[in-house]
Amino acid sequence: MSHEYEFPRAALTVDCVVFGLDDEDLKVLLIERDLPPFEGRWALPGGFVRLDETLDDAARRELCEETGLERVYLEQLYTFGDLDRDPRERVVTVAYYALVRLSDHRVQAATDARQAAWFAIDDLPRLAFDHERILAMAHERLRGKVRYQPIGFELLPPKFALRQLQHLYEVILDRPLDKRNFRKKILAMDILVELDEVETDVAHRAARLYRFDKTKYRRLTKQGFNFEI
Amino acid sequence: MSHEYEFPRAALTVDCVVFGLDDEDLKVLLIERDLPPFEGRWALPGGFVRLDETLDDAARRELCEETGLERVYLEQLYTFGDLDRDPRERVVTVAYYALVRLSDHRVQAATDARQAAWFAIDDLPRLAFDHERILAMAHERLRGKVRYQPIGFELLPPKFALRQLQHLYEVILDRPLDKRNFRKKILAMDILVELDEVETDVAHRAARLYRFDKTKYRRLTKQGFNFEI
DNA sequence: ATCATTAGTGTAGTTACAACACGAAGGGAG
DNA sequence: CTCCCTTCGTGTTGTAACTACACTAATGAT
Repeated sequence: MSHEYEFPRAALTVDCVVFGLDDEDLKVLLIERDLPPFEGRWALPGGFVRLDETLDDAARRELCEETGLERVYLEQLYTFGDLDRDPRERVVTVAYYALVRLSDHRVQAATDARQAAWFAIDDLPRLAFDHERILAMAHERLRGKVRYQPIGFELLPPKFALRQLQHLYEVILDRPLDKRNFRKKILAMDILVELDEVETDVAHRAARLYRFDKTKYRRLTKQGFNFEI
Repeated sequence: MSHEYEFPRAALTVDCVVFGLDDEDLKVLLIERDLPPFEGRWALPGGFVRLDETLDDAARRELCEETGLERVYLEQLYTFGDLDRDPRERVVTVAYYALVRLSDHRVQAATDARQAAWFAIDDLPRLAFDHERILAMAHERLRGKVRYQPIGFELLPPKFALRQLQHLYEVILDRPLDKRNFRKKILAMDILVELDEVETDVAHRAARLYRFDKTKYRRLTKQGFNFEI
């Protein structure tokens, strides 16, 4: 079945920059393309938007199809519409970025992808299309956003030690933070709940675990509270 | 001539939220639609993206065609792709916001528009499509952005008094600012040049005029300087 | 028992911020 | 010319927030 229009139309796609965090680095999820163009190259997961789904839905669907990830934090980033982004024809892509807990999710390649894999953000392969530009913008946005909104929790397990949280900020902001000042500040925000649990399986003194309290956070947000780190 | 595709495609448009500032209010430029759907309703200027122009180019072209505005500050806002935005068919729109000096630009209606007019931001008519939502997001973005980036100068004439600048911040942030503190802060940023001129045609003591120094601003930006108000 | 590693805590100096009032300049009205 | 009205332009002080910084306690590994 074919579809006719009076004027030519651009193809519309979504692409996702998926960030994850492990004990060392900030990582990004890429897929190896199994189809031309750029067959064999690494690229951001993504694909065509269908007419019966919103842009957000399309992003979630493609992410699930190509990497198996579901229920992640997802936010629109920017729309890229340069004329020569895709060698085949005019393609406009709505880019998203996602934050996932690496521990939670097992990643698997699927549709249109030979494999999916995590790459450290400062050790990336060459990417297909203009995906390097998209990824750079996503990284910048994450750095900017994490400073005044506590979205970083999306990258941590539900229960975490303050050291892990500090490490997250240090990795994303790419600068060291003072332990005592960091603790003071983050605890003063009153968005963490101290749990009656400590870390296990660590070869040293175990740290107290905390969880992020979304309810408190939302209440404070409404009061115009400032979460700057 | 008609165009055929294997899969159905959404139509792609751009819409612009144009902000202007006069002596009282923050204003928005709207056009009265001359065609269905929503004929006779006020709407954001915008239209279809052609295949031989980037999204930014499309936004500038539509803005010029429908309102006569050229060479304005323009920045992508967000892309809206809900299923029922347009009663005719699936239309995805890339929204932009623009800042213009009201004094500089004479506005005139043109293509597809009966007329173009400025509306105070808190005295708006009902709008076509989901344009109220787009406008609300643009307003929020402007408020957020003006606090840490000196984009507000785009709304002022090239030479301005500090009172005008303060008034701009007060209107956008919707709260009064202390005159002395404001002056101290903005002058300490070292992005303004004091001119050897004063206001004319005012019925009271004339204020010293300043201009924004883009070069200084860019130099400081590279040094990671903070422009928070 | 000792060692290695990380947890957890307080203070003092410095800087940034908010609050606040008045004399001087200049145009307009009489 | 004088008076009046409006806006310009300027400093200080108390308070809150930020930075820099070092040691003891806990725990697992050897």
